[in-house]
Amino acid sequence: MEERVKQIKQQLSAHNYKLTPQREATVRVLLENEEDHLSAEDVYLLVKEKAPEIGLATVYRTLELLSDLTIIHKLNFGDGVTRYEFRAEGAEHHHHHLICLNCGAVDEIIDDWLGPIEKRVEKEFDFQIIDHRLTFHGICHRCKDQVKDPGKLVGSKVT
Amino acid sequence: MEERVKQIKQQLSAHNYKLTPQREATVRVLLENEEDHLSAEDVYLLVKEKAPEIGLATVYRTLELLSDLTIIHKLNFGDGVTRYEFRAEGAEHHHHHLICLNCGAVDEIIDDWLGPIEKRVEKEFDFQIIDHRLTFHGICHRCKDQVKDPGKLVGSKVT
DNA sequence: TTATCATATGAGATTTGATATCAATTGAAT
DNA sequence: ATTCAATTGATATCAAATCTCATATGATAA
Ligand SMILES: [Zn+2]
Ligand SMILES: [Zn+2]
Ligand SMILES: [Zn+2]
Ligand SMILES: [Zn+2]
Repeated sequence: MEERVKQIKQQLSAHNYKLTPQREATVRVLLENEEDHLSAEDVYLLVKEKAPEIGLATVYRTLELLSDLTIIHKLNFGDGVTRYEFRAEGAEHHHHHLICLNCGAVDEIIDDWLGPIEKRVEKEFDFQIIDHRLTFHGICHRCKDQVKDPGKLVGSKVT
Repeated sequence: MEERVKQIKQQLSAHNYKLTPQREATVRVLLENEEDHLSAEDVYLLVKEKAPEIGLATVYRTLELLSDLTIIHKLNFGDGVTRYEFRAEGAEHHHHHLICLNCGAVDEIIDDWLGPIEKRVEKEFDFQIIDHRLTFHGICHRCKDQVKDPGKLVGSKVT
């Protein structure tokens, strides 16, 4: 933890940014909830618990800054709010997500399974891939028993 | 064209909805721009050209309705606006998109290349897939010559 | 035709996520 | 201590989307 805060501090100063108390509080919240996919509002509420004087705008600015430096990653699951998570260190691409349409849980596929498909895209479409996004929407293993008609769940969801 | 309007009219009445003039105008705009990925605002402006009296709320309501009936598909490319496109007839899953980070063009991979990966997801994660979203972000073949440092393009983009 | 009634519509208000503005504060470097 | 740019917090603003509600429409029955 202290380790990673220090590392982030270095990444910031390498770009002439300081790790202010507000930024540090925000970073710590992100680290403490690394397994989740928090929205800006989520982060704001959690940061306020330890640093009540912080403003919402500062949280947004900090998230944007960490995003610019590719320390964290902005995600959009189509539910109207941007979410944030740490980038796996050294990971070139983003991992994949499994979103349950019944309970909303977000599980992850850490490995990158798209290698062969990316090769094909670059070749057949002459398209130079920088990043990708792969999300599966469906019923998670925890919900599979209580959902009878999955077809009803798709409807007007944004994908 | 008339063919497809009639077909949609039937799909609507099968669910006790009428193809009102406003809905028909909206459907025709979607059909006439099938190759694009229009936002609600785009649709609104185009519909207004032929039916100036239409209200924005009606366009939103119509798009939502067509979405509910899975006649069209709601898309989210992370740029803050929801986009709409016709669902390929009979297509269970949605096709894939190539989004150019330089010019914003959206190209399509019509075939579904995810079959093997989906099998793996269902097996390894016990996750029942209903739909998926696969988007590649990068440099399209039209832009590849004018972009020198693609790394700079990723930054804080939402994915 | 006229009355009835559920459905659909348009204008505008409201909500919500996110960004911009700007005066005040901080803090590093003289 | 002085300076000066970076940062912050409160608030205004913006845009997308939804909600409200009075009115309009259109099918049906008398
Ligand atoms: Zn679930
Ligand atoms: Zn994730
Ligand atoms: Zn391009
Ligand atoms: Zn498409």
